[in-house]
Amino acid sequence: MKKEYKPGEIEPKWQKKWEEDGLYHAEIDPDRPKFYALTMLPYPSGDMHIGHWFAMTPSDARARYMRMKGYNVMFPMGFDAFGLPAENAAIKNNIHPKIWTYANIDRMRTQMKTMGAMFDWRREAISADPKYYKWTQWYFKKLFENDLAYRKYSAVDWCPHCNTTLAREQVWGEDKVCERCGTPVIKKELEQWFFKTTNYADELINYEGIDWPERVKTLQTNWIGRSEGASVVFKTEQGAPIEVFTTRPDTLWGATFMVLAPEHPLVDEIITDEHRADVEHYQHEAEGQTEIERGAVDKEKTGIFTGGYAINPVNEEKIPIWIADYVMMRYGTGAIMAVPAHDERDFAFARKYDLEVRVVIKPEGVEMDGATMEAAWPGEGVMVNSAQFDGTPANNEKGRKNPAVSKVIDWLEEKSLGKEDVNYRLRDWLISRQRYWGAPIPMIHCTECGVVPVPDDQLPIELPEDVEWLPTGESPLKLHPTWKTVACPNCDGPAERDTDTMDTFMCSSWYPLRYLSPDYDQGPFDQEEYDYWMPIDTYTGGIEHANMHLIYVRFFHKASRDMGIVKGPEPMMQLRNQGMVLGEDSEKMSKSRGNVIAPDILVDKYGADIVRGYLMFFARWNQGGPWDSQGIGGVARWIRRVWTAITEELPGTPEVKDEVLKSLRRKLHQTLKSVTEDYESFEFNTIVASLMELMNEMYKAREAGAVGTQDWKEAVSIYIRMIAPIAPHISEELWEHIGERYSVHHQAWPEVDEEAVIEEEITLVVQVNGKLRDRIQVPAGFTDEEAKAKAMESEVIQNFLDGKEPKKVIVVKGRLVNIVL
RNA sequence: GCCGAAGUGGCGGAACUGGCAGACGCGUGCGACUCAAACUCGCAAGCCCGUAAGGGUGUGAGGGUUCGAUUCCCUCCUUCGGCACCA
Repeated sequence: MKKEYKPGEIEPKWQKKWEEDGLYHAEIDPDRPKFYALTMLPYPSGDMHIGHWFAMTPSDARARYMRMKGYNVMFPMGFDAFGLPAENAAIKNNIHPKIWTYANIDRMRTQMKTMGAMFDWRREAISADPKYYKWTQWYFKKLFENDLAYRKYSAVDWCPHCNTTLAREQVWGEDKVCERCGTPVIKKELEQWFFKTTNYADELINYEGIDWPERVKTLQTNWIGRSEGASVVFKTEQGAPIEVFTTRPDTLWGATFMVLAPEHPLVDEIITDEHRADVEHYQHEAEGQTEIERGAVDKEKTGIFTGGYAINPVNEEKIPIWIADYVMMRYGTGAIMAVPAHDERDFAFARKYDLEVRVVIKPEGVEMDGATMEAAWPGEGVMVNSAQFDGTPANNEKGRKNPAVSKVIDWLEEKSLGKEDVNYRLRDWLISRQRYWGAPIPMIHCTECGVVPVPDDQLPIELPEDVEWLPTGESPLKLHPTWKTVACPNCDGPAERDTDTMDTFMCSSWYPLRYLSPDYDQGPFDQEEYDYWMPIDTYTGGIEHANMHLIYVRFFHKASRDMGIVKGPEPMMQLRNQGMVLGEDSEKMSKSRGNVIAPDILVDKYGADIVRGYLMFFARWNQGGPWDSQGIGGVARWIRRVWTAITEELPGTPEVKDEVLKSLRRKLHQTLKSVTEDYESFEFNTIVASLMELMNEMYKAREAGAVGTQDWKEAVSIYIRMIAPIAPHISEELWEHIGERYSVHHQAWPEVDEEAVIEEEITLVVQVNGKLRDRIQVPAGFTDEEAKAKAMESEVIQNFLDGKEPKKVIVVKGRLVNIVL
């Protein structure tokens, strides 16, 4: 009797049953260890993409594995539903962002259900839902009340295409382009809301206790960019202080001029009348440049003398003050001491404008003259021309690890000329967005009282639905006739709402907490759920978020901890990144290239189990790679073979031999062992490979008459359980077929029989001078002496020996004998 | 320029802690089944020489350590990712 494998029938059947039975509901159970498995929530762009499947199905398989290992697993799913594409669709197709977004969510949820993942849909959270963003707004207020949110007027990054400001993290690359649309950003002077991420800079570069990929930690550390050094206060001739930050206080005696950023507030004070016109002209030019022009590294340095002088505090020397666009207002204090002998940039500048170059660090055995040297010397040496510090060695270490730096800092502090200091590349997080489809910032601007938070009982501040978009791109919230007009909660006078919305990264910074209790209305989450489920045990997602979401989410957790809302140092204990699925042409999939692979079509053709299996098999998960539509046939063949081996009877097989059963059982437990290890280490491609290998063995055993034996039954039972996380539907069907009780997904992960794993006979490799010459079958437990003797006996080896006596014989237990002549 | 990751058959990739390189799969070739094709099944295969037995060679390149290196060390090349006048 032949029963065909019909994924199109069994998959919907089991999905329906699982849903009816609430098989994947995650409930608090104090008697079982919990496991919070999380994968990054998608943006509801319209259709499920093969990339979503690649991210989600291995994560699902791992969550299922953890469940079989005895953990009470929660694996929730939701939607990061605010954001620009909805608004762009609104403008283009005249459809409201809310309607567009929710239609997409419905569609994607349906598509996702065909995946057969163990998502607990009762915990679904949608960030654009007022019952969700009420708490996003509540968090904003909390940060404001705790002095972690502030409003500042400054030059910010503006995307002219998206018509909104961006956070520093959302401006990418050398060309300074918008992360979303690739348009070069421009600078705009605006008053905007910021979160004080820089307060946590030091904590954010500490990854103690969390198992995150080195790659992500490096990216974050570089992004945060901590530099150790000193701040030193110079004075103008008139006595006004100019603070500078330097990583090389040991070169203070070599400072021959100062440079201020063109927009430095002190410039106006120090220019002499004689230079005023020129300086102002220069300032004006620098201002007119885009960030890209000004930031170009290979650009020739330009600057202009202000006419003013500063006094170097270490030696009371009078040095000229210049302004130059190579000094940036946004880093440090916007002013530097220039040490041309030991800094490349200062050197280039000094040579161009004929300024003094004075050597203060002399490398060993090299004569160096400031007037003639051809390049700056940033390396190690001994301090010279530096008064009492002459002779102090300076090495290549940073900060206090450099004895010269350390000694000078101590002295500066003693003399109150400066202090040890640290600077970061990280900027505070700009969260205001001049867009409609986001969570409104819950603040009111009152002419009398200033900025006033919206009282809690008035949250959420809902988005008005009757809005219109103008071609100017201005936010509909600003243009709405009544929405922004309110009474001040403080004085009841006329006031206006903040018409900006929050960066959607704000919504996704706390979403794991909303899954705990998506309908809870007494707070962002139910404390009882929090205490049981948090922290997140495994988080998976793409590496592209290393410097955005993954920094924000850690900042958010640490700030929330300090505000008494959450506990513990980190929100996510383990992080793993998947790679990207590329098109068959090895290019990034995109509609315009026409290389997009649609999961729906694959599911129709092969069924979800095969698609899942192939996604786990076709590439290393953490690397991804180009799609190969031929390759899926191999996985399809494997799954159908599994089906056939278990459901089909094989008439007329010989009587089975003991060795067949024994080696079947050995292979079974060896496979179980390696599959278990690979689930632990996220090596999904080798899980499938070793399961294929075992199936090949099982086929042979089947033909050798193994079916019906106890060993065969054990193999089938364990096999079904091993594929359950990868192929949840076929495994459920086969589990039922062999007469076991529903559900395979309630079964415990099988135990490895270590005895069965051991090989009885091993292949001894015999080498002569490190080259493979022979292989001998020997019983396991062979002693080294016996192995050596046996190897020497071999005819092949005797030929190679040619009567000579070996110099040395190396025996590696149970593996090889190497005869050295 | 700085920081990081990676280079293994025609392709995706495997190889535990220094011990049989190329598991598993795709593709390819040959064969079985079939009137035929598809499906399915079996066999072969890194490259070079050889009808074969066999030999040589081989994990980006060069060198080193070692009885033995894809694995450890040094130098270099290539590709990808991040940062970039960061003081």
